[in-house]
Amino acid sequence: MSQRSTAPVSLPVNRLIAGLPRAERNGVVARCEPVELAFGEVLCEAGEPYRHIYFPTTGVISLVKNLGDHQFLETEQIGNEGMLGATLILNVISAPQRGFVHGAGTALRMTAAQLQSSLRGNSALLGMLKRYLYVVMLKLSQTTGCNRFHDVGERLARALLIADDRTHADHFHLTHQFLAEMLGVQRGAVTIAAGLLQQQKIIHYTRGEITVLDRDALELAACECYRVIADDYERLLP
Amino acid sequence: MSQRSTAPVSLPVNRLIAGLPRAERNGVVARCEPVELAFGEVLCEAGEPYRHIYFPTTGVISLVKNLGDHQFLETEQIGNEGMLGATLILNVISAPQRGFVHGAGTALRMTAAQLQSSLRGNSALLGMLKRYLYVVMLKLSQTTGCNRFHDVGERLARALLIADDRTHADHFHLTHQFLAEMLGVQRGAVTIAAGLLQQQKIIHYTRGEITVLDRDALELAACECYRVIADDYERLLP
DNA sequence: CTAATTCTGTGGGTTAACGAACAGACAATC
DNA sequence: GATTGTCTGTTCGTTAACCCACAGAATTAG
Repeated sequence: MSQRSTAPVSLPVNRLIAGLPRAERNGVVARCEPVELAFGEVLCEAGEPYRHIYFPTTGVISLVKNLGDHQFLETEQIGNEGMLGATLILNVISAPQRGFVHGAGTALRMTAAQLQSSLRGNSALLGMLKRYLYVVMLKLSQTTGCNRFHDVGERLARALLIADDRTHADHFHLTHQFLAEMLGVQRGAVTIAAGLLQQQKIIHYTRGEITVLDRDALELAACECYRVIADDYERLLP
Repeated sequence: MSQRSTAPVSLPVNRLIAGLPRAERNGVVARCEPVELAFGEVLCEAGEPYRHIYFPTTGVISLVKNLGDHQFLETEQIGNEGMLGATLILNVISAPQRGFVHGAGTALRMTAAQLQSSLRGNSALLGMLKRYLYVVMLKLSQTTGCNRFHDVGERLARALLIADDRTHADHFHLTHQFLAEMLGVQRGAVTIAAGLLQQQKIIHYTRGEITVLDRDALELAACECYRVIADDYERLLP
């Protein structure tokens, strides 16, 4: 069984920032503005310049790719382990995808210009963002294969694990409909897959309120992609 | 109808290098060593440091992701529009995936250390590689959705267009088996999809020798992902 | 020339997921 | 308390692709 639910609750900090040396960390935090993220709020639009970049502390941001014909697919989920706007270090000012708040909470934010000035003379921050961007790339290519080869059940379990990680709680709000859109499958398929997980007492849910009962079993039900990506992250951003 | 087959053959140069200002370009080329790429040669292995980085001129390199259980999936194809090893600008010395030669030809190569020294004082090169890396990320997230939503026929057509671009010839060698592995589908599915394209006189093939007869029709048969990615490239790396 | 190998065509049975619809259960609102 | 909206369970026909297997054709090797 996982220890997480009994361990002390981690402080609402962003791990990328927390990993910086104290002096540089203070410099970054000083430039940031704490904000509330409201569910559904759109933080960036595909192809448009970032208004702000965000370091979530308790909120969760979803990046979704528009594939025409009203089809959307979540390509990335950003919690306190990451940031929105890392591609700015590639000198590209526009966002690659739409990003919206999918779990309400808090974040630190700054403008693109403030990030640029934070990066000057802060090589630790730049190094951190470079490694983070590399992890994002690894994640994208893993997901490419995951979407191709793994079935709805495995991918649902993986999505729930990620949600669990991001929200730092074994309980969160996600309807079948919402999960279906994240995974790019139809709602009925999620109902069936989630029903199986519930039968096995791995999760419990009613009307969007999902509780993870047995995290280890959930990891077994998920495809290996979850572990691969989690390991990549730990390896490159310890 | 496409003009490409009647237009003058483009010189065997790498477009990333060709896009640099003359002085910086000469500096980069001076550090490079021209090499032949032999079919099947493995140029980098997932997780291991790059021995060299490559700027293909006429050769084509394939990046494949291992998804366990002997399942592989091509995540990227690199021709003279790109390079192998761009992630080095993120200070990560190991390659994210296996890379092997999939179309024999020529390339310019240098060691990782030589690239680092080329980058010092060559801001045009760094800027170019940053934009290239951004395009690669866009491509990965597009492919994520493509693998999820588009059928074998569309994805086959897209793969053929890419092969056509990369080889700069309307004729190249790819067996059904090989295409199946690239697309992550079974061989029979490729035979059926390719047979349809041949019936429509869009392509012609015998025993792996594929000729594109009607490139415009091939674009119509492909999913929009081909065009989206081609446009991203042109927009960011003109 | 013969044998072996590679490439392609094709078959049939199986499965996961689609698309679309409907009904019941619960929640919110007034 | 009645109405409306949301969430979930379930159905049924359809489809794309799977898995596996075999056969013919073309090419290469002995």
